[in-house]
Amino acid sequence: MSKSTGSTGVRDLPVLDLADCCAPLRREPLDAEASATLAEAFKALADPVRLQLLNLIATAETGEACACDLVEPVGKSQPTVSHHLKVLREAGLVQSQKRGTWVWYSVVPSRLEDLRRVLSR
Amino acid sequence: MSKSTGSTGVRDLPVLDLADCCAPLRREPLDAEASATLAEAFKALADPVRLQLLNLIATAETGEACACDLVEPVGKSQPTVSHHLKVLREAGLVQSQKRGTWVWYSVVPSRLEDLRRVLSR
DNA sequence: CGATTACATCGACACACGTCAATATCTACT
DNA sequence: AGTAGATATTGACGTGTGTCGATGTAATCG
Repeated sequence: MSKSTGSTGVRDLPVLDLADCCAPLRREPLDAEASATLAEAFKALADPVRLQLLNLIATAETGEACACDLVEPVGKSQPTVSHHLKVLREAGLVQSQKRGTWVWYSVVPSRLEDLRRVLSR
Repeated sequence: MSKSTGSTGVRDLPVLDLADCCAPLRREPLDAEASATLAEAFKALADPVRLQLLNLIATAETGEACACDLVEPVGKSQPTVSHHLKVLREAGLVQSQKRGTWVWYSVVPSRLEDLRRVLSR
């Protein structure tokens, strides 16, 4: 089961791959399987609403953002925002933690670094 | 006209944006328009075949690859490969140059750097 | 000129994806 | 318990996208 809810209550990433697929694109050959895995990660970034959400979460002063504060800024319905947050979470780009009534989202920096490394020389 | 064919015969990028939208995601706020532009760029990377093509072109010893050598490795039909190369080109990630019978593709490093910077801290 | 090869474009199809209204689930509070 | 608020899930709908066969276009060669 990927979305573990441990003692901390943090729902985290499926942890599919880390440095597995992620050699720099311009360095080493990329087989079909690795390219599929990588494409999944970039798909999560390939939507304007998700980029806005990621931006809102990442620029939050405390490092995390309440889901309740993410609906209005992006101008989409609550289910749509919830859907996009799920995509970001399953891509390992963000983490979510339920505290009481609210769910707090924070970015997973290592994941962004992985993708950054893929694009490096 | 975006795809200029100048004296060099190089078909290059639509040049939509460069450092326009591209402040680090975790630094500055991202408006709707910028997020749409950025999403377009990531969409080009969000496909396994395109990642393989980009990889094949980038890892070519001379820095450029003939389209004729890209069909067999990815295991797709010639029209499909041609389509994906077009997407990469219109995203500004690769350049193409027709020399005689063949078309040669090369990566546009600055474009990858732009995306890399967006993901930086 | 006619034939051949390389690449792009077109048309069609199946499937994936973004979106929302309605509903379910869970928590807090009275 | 009952109500209210926050979030997730479901179901449906329209649009976008990857794929291929067929065809078009351009360049080379005999």
